[in-house]
Amino acid sequence: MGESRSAGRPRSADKEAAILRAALELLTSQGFVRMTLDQVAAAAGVSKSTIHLRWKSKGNLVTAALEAVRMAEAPPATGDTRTDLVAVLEDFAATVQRVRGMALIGTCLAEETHTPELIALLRERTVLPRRALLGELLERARDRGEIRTDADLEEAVSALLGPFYADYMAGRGGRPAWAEGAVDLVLAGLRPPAAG
Amino acid sequence: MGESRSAGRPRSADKEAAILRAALELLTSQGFVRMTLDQVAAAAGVSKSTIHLRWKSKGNLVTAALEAVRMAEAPPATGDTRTDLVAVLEDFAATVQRVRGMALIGTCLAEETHTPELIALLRERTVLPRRALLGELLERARDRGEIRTDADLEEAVSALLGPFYADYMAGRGGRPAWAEGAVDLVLAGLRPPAAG
Amino acid sequence: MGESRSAGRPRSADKEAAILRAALELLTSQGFVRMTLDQVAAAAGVSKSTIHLRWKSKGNLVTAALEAVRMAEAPPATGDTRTDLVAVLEDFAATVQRVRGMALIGTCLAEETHTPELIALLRERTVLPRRALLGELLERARDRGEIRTDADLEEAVSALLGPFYADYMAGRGGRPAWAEGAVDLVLAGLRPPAAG
Amino acid sequence: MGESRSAGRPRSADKEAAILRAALELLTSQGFVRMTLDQVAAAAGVSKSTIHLRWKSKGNLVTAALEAVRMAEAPPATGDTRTDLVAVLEDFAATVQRVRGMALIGTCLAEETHTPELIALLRERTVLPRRALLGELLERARDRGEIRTDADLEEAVSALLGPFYADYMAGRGGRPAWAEGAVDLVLAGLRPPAAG
DNA sequence: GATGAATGAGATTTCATTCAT
DNA sequence: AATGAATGAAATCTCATTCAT
Repeated sequence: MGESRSAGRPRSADKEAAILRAALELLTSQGFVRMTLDQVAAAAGVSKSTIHLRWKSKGNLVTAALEAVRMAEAPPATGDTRTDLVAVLEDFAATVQRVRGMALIGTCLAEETHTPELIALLRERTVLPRRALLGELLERARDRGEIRTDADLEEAVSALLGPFYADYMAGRGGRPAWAEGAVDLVLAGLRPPAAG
Repeated sequence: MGESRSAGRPRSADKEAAILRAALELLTSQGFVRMTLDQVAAAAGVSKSTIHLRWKSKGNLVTAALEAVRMAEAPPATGDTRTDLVAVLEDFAATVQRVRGMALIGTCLAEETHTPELIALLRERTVLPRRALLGELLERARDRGEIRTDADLEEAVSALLGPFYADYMAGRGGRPAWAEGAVDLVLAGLRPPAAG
Repeated sequence: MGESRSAGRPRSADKEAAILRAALELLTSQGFVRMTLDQVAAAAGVSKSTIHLRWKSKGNLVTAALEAVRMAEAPPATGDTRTDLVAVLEDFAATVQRVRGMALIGTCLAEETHTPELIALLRERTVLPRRALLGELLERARDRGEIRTDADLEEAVSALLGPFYADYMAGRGGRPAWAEGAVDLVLAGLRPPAAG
Repeated sequence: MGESRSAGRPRSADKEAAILRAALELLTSQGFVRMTLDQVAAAAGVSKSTIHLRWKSKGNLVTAALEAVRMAEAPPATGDTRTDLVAVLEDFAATVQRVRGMALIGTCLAEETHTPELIALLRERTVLPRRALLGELLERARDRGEIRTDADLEEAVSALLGPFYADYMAGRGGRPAWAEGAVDLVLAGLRPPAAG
């Protein structure tokens, strides 16, 4: 006795992980409303009740699944501004493509009215960390005098990432060299005035 | 004789318009799957059957509603590149905000697997026309020597529009002066090399 | 003036006939409940309202359609009892097969609770006339001393027609020579006792 | 350990039986298309979903209900051919009357195009077993020399059962002594030629 | 803890019938 | 007379959630 774990059989951590994985996968492929708990249960190899045992509602489950989403490891920095910015942007694009990220983003946007947690989580776990990464690289570049000292770095970050979304909306997603193009434009646009 | 009207009671154009309006409104606020024909019927003040009389399925109705979506009149051009580009971008942002456009875009993205027509229509009716507008302004600027002759104008268009999406994703939607910032960056980044 | 026909455009007799024909056809192929007025209207080349203009309800229409059903012309009698009985039975079987009669009979039986007129009409227009025909032939045979004077002729008629139904129910419909078999059995069974 | 029952709450056998009973009852009284799952659920005292849990569709349910239909125990044989044949026929007629069998048969016939399983099941479960019973009795009679050795026994079975259907179609269903009449006719018709 | 049964609240779609032209 | 529009009342099937074992 004297043990502190709660009584009874402990919940299987494996099942929990399988459920979350299945939920995220289905959230992406089906969207929030189309995704059914039956599908999740079948994909995770558990019963529907097992899901409800851990999360009170479908919304809670999906929120939990999104909480598990995280920006992957940042690509290693080389010290060269252009190279490093391009690397982060390409990693971003590759990730979005790999996990059908635009569908996931779409679902979160579509549900913003009903379940604002979704887009909030996506922001917190993926968007903002990546922006921070880009921001740091730009800050370093500014400190080195590669870009103007009065540049609005947040605005610059949006200028780096934005073309990806705009391309996708135009049906030009996956355009080669988009990252180089974006980085070059931003660096050129923010180049400090030639010293006098 | 000489009758050209078809026989029987004519279809009410009012009802048709009301249905399409209600469908678009609900598509935006609820998303495709959550939106129900009951809601549409109630909002339009018609019976569900009246909807089915005109469109065979929910998908058809939504497609028709999106077909009615159209980029509004372009803002009048002044001839000044910066002013005109900013005007188009601000009109774009205002429209998106007014019709809760990001939710609509989200729905279309989320449904891309099940109903690819949605995002396709959105592209055709709103995204591409606006890109064409921006492209023409940039072309004019290039002809005037305001931007480099070798600039990739499509890429530039994405650079103009992109920050709007990136800001929204970062939770910075509606940032003041975003349009000016985007235009200035692009114009600066594409400025022709100083003649020497 | 002075004319007795009611005022206004007279109803088209062609349309009326086309509707009844289509209704009977669909009643047979779909059954009463599955048959829709839309189908009837389309098949008859008229509008649904034109149907309602003439018959108050679906039941009325179907009843009218069944009223038009009639046993075809009786095959000409040769005077030979066996030959004539067989001819009537084979004509019966051929008719049933031609118009998918068992499906029609099935519908009328199935609807007996809701619309007893259907089976009643079928009886009156097809079953009873044919039975009368067979009855007359048997009567003639009895008068000639070919069958017993105390034979119950109605019972004999059922014995002639019955095997057709029983075969169908057993999945043996269309068995060759069924009519000869039935006639021979009845004639043998009812043969008068050999005179002393 | 050693547990053989499957996990979870066991499916209620009572409910299952009640649903099937209600379905058969309603199939008979309403016909296939008119019968609704709401009616079945209400009559069985379960929710509609409980029905769908067990049978994927209305068609499946009805098929299952018909599969449960079975010819009742055969009446005990006395050894006397006439008595035993009459007993089987009267049991047949009583059963049909008790369960409003002609309506059920009508539904199955009417649905033959859309759901051929129905009439097939009826054949397999009720028609053919009873025919087999009658066939055996006739075979025994033939072996005893009570009927001709060259008699077609299947044809004879149809001659025994057929009058029931023919009577019903003529509106003479339930005619007293129909069974005796049919048996006597068949036995007389098939009597072996007097030995010389 | 885990499972499968059971359910109530819809959602889409169909259809006989009534209205307006 | 004839047509097409409009409708109300279902009917089948789905799904998140709760119960019983």
